[in-house]
Amino acid sequence: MAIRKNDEFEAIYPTLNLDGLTFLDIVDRIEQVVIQKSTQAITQGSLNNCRGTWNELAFIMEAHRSILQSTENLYLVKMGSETSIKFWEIYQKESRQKYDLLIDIFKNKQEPIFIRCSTPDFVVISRDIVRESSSSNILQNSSPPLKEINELYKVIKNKCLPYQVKGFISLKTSNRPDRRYQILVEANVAKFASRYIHESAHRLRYDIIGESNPSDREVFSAPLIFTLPRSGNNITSVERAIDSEVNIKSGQELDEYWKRYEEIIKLDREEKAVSPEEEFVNDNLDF
Amino acid sequence: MAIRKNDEFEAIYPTLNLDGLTFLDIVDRIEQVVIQKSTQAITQGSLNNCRGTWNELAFIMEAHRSILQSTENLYLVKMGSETSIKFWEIYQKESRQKYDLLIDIFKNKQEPIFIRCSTPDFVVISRDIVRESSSSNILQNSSPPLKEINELYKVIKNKCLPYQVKGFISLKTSNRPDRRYQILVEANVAKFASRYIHESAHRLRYDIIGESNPSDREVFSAPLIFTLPRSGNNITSVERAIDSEVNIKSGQELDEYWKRYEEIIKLDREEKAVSPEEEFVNDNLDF
DNA sequence: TCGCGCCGGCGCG
DNA sequence: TCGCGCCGGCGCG
Repeated sequence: MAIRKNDEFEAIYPTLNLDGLTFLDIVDRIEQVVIQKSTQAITQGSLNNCRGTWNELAFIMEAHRSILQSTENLYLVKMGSETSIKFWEIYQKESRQKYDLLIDIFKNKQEPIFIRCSTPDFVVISRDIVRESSSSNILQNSSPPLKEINELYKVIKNKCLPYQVKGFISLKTSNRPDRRYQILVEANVAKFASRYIHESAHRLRYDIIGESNPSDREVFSAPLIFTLPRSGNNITSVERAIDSEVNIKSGQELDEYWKRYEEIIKLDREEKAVSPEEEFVNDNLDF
Repeated sequence: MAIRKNDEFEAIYPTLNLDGLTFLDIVDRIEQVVIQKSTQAITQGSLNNCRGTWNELAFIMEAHRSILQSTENLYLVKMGSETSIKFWEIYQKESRQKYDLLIDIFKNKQEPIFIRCSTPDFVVISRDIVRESSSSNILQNSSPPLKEINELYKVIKNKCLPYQVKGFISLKTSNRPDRRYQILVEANVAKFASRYIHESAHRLRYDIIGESNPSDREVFSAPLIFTLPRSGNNITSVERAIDSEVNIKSGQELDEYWKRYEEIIKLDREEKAVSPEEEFVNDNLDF
C-alpha cells in the first residue's frame, strides 16, 4: 500500500512543534509517524521517494514565509515534474523563440539531437508575476495549501519575461558520488539556454541547497563547460555552473540567504552582467 | 553480513550454463543463488551494489574473449574506482602536461575550481600496451582470474600514449531519469580533456552499453556542450557527447560491436579527425 | 574511516 | 501506462 506522501505531509506537518528543528529533522519526524502507524512493511524505495518530497515541502513552507518577509520583490516557485516541464517553458514564448529554433534545428536533423536536462526543484522569480495573476492569492496566505504550492508553476508557465526569472534552486536531501552530477547538467543547460533567452541582460543564478562534504563541494565548484577555453586558446572569462552551494537548515538561515540573494541581483543589474571572474583574462594558456 | 560480490561471482559464474543467457540473465542467476543460500535478509542496497558489479564482470569476461577474437589490436580494461582514479591518469604524464596545467591553474585560484567526473567503467586501448607489460599474461588466458581483470588498469596507468587510448565505455544495468545524466558529464569532461591531451590527433570515443528507452535515448543524443554555438554565433561543427548507445546483450552482439569499433577507428585515423557533422556549418543562427 | 560508483522501488500526474 | 525525479544501503580499497 502506497504512502500518500502529500496527504501525510499535510496531516502531520501542522502537528509538529517546529522550534529548533532543521528541515531534515522535520522529514525524520514525519517518517517516524508514518512508519509507526503503518500496518505493513514499507520498502526503502518508497521512503526514499517520500523523504525527497517531504524535504522539499518542509523547505518551501518555511521559504514562503521567509522570502516574503526578507525581500521586496522575489518569490519562490516549486516546479514539480508532470511528464517533464522543460524549465524554459516558464518564459514567455516570444522571449524563447531563438532558443526554441535552435532546439528545432537539432531535433530535425537526420540524426536528431536533443538538449535535455531534469527540471530544477525551484525557480526564483519576480513577485510581480504572482501578484498580477488574479487566479492565485497565495501571497496573502501565511501557510498556503499544498495544492496551491504544487500547482503555482502552472500559473506562471509561459508568462515570465527574461528579467523576471532570477535563478533556479536545487534541493538535495543527501548526495552520493554518482547522483551529484545530475545537477551539473541542469546548471549547464539552464545557463546555456539563458544566453539565448536573456541575451546577457542579466545573469541567471543556479544554487544548491543541501548538506555536502568536501568532495561534493569540489564537484559543485565546476566551471560552466561552454565557457572553458579550448585547447590552445587564451582563457578569457570562465564562469561557474553553480553560484552558491550552502547548507540551509532552518528558517533563520533562509532569511539571510534571501537578503543576500536580493543584494546580489541588484549588483548584477547595476554591473550589467560583468563577470566577476575577469581575472582569468590574464591566464595565458597558449604555450 | 556483507555479500562478498567478487568471491560470489568467481564461485557461481563458472557453474552456469551460459548458452543463450544475456548479461542480465547471468546477473539474475547469480542473484538467485546468493539469495537462496543466504541465511538472513539482504537489503535492496546490497543487491543493487552487487548487480552493478556482476553485470560488469559478466560483460568483461565475454568481452575479453570477443575483443581478442574479433579485432587485431584493441583491448578492453575495467577501470574500477579505488578512491577515484581520474581517467586521464592512464595517459603518460608527458602527454597530459597541458591539461594538468589547466587543472592546476583552476585549483590554485583564490576560489578553487575543480574539473571532476566519475570514472568510466571501461577503457578501450591499443593491445600493445598490455602485450608490452611483462607483468601481465592476461592475453594468454581465455578466462583470466578476477584479480587480474580488476587490477589491470594499475598496469597501464601512466603508460598510454594519446593514440593508444581509443575510447571509454559505460555500462548500465538500468537507467533512471535522474541517474542517466552522470554519463553526460563524464563524456563532456573526457572529450574536453582529450582536446588538450590528444591535440586533435584522433577523436576519443565514448559509448554507452545498456538497455534504454526512447526518453533515455533522447538524453543520450546530447551535443557536447563546449561545441555548442553561443548565442548569436554561427553553428560550425557540433559534436555529440555519446558516440554510440547500444543494447549489447550477449557475446555474438559483442563480436559485431568490436568489428565496427575497429573499422570506425581506422576511418578516423584516415580522415584525421574530420568531424562527420560538417553539415552544421550551413545552419546560420545569427538572425 | 570514508570516498567511490553501484541501482532498484517508489508516489504522482 | 509510463515518465518523472526522488534517495538510501551497500562492497570494496
